[in-house]
Amino acid sequence: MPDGAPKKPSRIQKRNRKLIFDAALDVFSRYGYRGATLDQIAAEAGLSKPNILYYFEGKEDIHITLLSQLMDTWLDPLVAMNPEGEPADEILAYVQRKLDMARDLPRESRLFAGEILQGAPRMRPELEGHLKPLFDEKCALIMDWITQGRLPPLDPQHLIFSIWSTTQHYADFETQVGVLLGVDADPHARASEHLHRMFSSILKV
Amino acid sequence: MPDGAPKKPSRIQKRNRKLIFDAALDVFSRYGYRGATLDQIAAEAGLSKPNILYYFEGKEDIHITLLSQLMDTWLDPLVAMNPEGEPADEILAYVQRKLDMARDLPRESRLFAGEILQGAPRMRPELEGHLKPLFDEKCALIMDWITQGRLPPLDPQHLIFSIWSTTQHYADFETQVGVLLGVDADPHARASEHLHRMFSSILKV
DNA sequence: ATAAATTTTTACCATTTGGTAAAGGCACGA
DNA sequence: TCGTGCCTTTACCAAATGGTAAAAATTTAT
Repeated sequence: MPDGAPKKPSRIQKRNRKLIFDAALDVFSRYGYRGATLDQIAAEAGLSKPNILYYFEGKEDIHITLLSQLMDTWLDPLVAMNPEGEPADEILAYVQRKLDMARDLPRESRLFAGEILQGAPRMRPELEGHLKPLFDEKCALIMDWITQGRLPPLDPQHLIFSIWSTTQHYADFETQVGVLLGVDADPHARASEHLHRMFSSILKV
Repeated sequence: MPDGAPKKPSRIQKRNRKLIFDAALDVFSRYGYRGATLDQIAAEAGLSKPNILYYFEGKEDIHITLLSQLMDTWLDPLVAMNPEGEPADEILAYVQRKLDMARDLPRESRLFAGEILQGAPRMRPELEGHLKPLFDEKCALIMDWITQGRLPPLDPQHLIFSIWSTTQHYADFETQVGVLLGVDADPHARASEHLHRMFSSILKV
């Protein structure tokens, strides 16, 4: 049998790896890489610690694998920005998708935020390899739209940064938003309105 | 002598507490609360670990005290928003001050970001007590300006969130910005331009 | 100068934590 | 049903880490 043969995972393996991923997402996003413990992850997953280590090589392996797995999902909304569509509509739709994502996947958002905040010690290759090419591609697309006169002159790179930061803010800084608006209030609708208004206004000539 | 008498600190105490704060800011902002160790802080400060614990009750004490100390500096730019000024100018000047702050005090920005990201387990009282009243006051001010017809109708709360998120992004996600723009490139000038254009456009009727 | 107070060091300790060895339990194909 | 390989548990361990006791050194006030 060839060396790199991955051997299809058994049903138990699939189930347990999923349990571990779920638990790890929970714990890592709440306490950060260093703040999370294997015991916590094991407890959350309903498995013993040595059993966790039967499925992964160690704490770092779980973290890196988790980040890689989620990367695609995370970038989906940007991938979906359609070169064939109407520029302003495409960008506004992207804003909305990102905002929805912050609401629906706050743990993922905080997981990435924590990793970047500390200098991406485990995710930098992923950033270079996956994020950067996509970013460059979409910046070029926006630049094209500008050149064609279909968007006002603006800075594609910093526009994207603004979209990321404003939308992810609602996940990453949820605690602060909660304190300032009241924990009960669901900010999503008003945030959506505000961001739509704001990004509409720079996208119009 | 009365119980709470604070006894003016000696010159050695002042020097060493400052050394410790500087070191702690460095280490906490880089590795997060849990990821930072007293040994690291001690090494960075050039003191021994037990000596650190002579000046502070423990790790948590350093962290909390540090956060409280920096809170005022952190809120200064918002405090400086002047009710007597021209609304749009005041808000745009606030954006600029926040952006400058992200450039000049990135460690402070990341320190706060890390704390909020993990649910503000040690800073919540500070948020309720200091941030919230100021936030409410400035939201009311912006609301007044809108009522007076000096600003277009917009959501003061989410406007402020957008200002915070877009500016702090350059400190908190510096690593990502570095990967995407190139580590050499100083994004400050273009960020300033972009944000000025963006916030100008929603502040005009 | 000298006693009192403050500051610093040395030598520890208990707990937590990531990780391992190896035996035991279990499922599944022959 | 029996044995082979996959899965799980038990019992550990070494290093890291927050913290302490108490002696030694240094500064300060008289």
